[in-house]
This record gives sequence, C-alpha cells and structure tokens, in this order.
Amino acid sequence: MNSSKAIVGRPASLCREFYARPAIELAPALIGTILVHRIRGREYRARLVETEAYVGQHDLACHASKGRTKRTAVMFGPPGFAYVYLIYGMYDMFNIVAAAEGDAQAVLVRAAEPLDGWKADLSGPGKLCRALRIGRAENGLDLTGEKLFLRPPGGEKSRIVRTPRVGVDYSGDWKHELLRFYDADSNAVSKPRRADAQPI
DNA sequence: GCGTCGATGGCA
DNA sequence: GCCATCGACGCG
Repeated sequence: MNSSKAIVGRPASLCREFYARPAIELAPALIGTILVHRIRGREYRARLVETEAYVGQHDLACHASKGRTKRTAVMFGPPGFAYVYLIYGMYDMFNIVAAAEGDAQAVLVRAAEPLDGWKADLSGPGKLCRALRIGRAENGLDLTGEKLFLRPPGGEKSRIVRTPRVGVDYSGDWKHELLRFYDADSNAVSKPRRADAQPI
C-alpha cells in the first residue's frame, strides 16, 4: 500500500492547475473524480459519471457566446470556480470553470453516483444539484477550497464514451459536436444514452 | 415503453 | 420569448 495517505493530513483535492486546461480535455478527466460538498455539518460525496464541455465564446451552445454578462462573468474568470445558474425557472446547473482567465470555457456536471451508502438519484444535472444542495448560492465558489471540491479518481479507470450534448438543438452545427462524456459502465448516466456513442 | 406537455423565473 | 430540465400523463 501507498504510505503517503498516512503521512499527508488529509486526502488530496484537485488543485487549480488541474482545471487550467481546455474544457474538452477537462470534461473527460473529471469522469471518475469524487465530488465532495460539506454543508450544514454533513458531507455529501458522489462519483462523477457524466459531463459536458462548453468550449468558449465561439461555441453557440455556450452561455459565453452571448458575451460577458452578470450571469456569465464567472466563466470569464480563472479556472476551478463553480458556475451555477438557474434554468427553466426551477433547476440549478453546476458547472466547473475551465481554461485560462478570460477564456470562457466550462464543464457541466450532468450525473454522478452517490457514495457512502447514500441513496440519491443524481442522474441528471437538475437532480444532482438538488440532492447535493448545490444552488446559486454556490455560484463563484472556489473549488480548491474546503467546502465544495473534487478528489482524484480512485480505483479502476473509467471506460469513457462521447456523444453530442443534450438540449442544445438551437446551437446550429454545434449541436453535432461530441462534447458530452460519460462512463459507459455506469447506470447513473442521465437519459439519453446512445447506441452510437464513440470511444474516447 | 414511448412522446408530449406544463411548471416556473431570470435573462437578453 | 427563450431556455445546458424534470416528471406527470396518455397512449393502447
């Protein structure tokens, strides 16, 4: 066994540099990582199994394509921060800011598997936020802190596949881009699973 | 099992 | 007037 765990005081969490890369690279790298949310004396943990990359201002499905606004400001900031927004009047969406400051890219977290025997349905971005208590109050939160953060994958490497993103039919040619990633062996992936999913 | 539809509010 | 959604409903 690796003895470093006994030496280091607390388990490693992902650092700023991990997030400082293009969303198309970060999105698959996040599959298998452990999301931790410490809130009101409790700790919610879940293993990420589905993500989507939103790759910048030229991406017509990316909120940043409308330019810098009050809502999208966080995406234009440095990587490793939470971008949380309200959709359809009732669901919050949790995104992780990627790439360098000024380059508005982000990764949407779409699904996860609850850990520690926690029974929860995290198979969809709205359901995931509700169950993990992630809302607009967490918008702009630094994910390298101790309240909401990620830990490196444990165990075996995931078999990742890619498909078009969900719910972006309005975005012209961008709707065809294979920017959704998921763990092909997880049963917590949100509904449109696809038979034509491509190996990564 | 599928398609359709309404809820609901911030934003441009 | 849109939405990076979800769950309820009606079908047969």
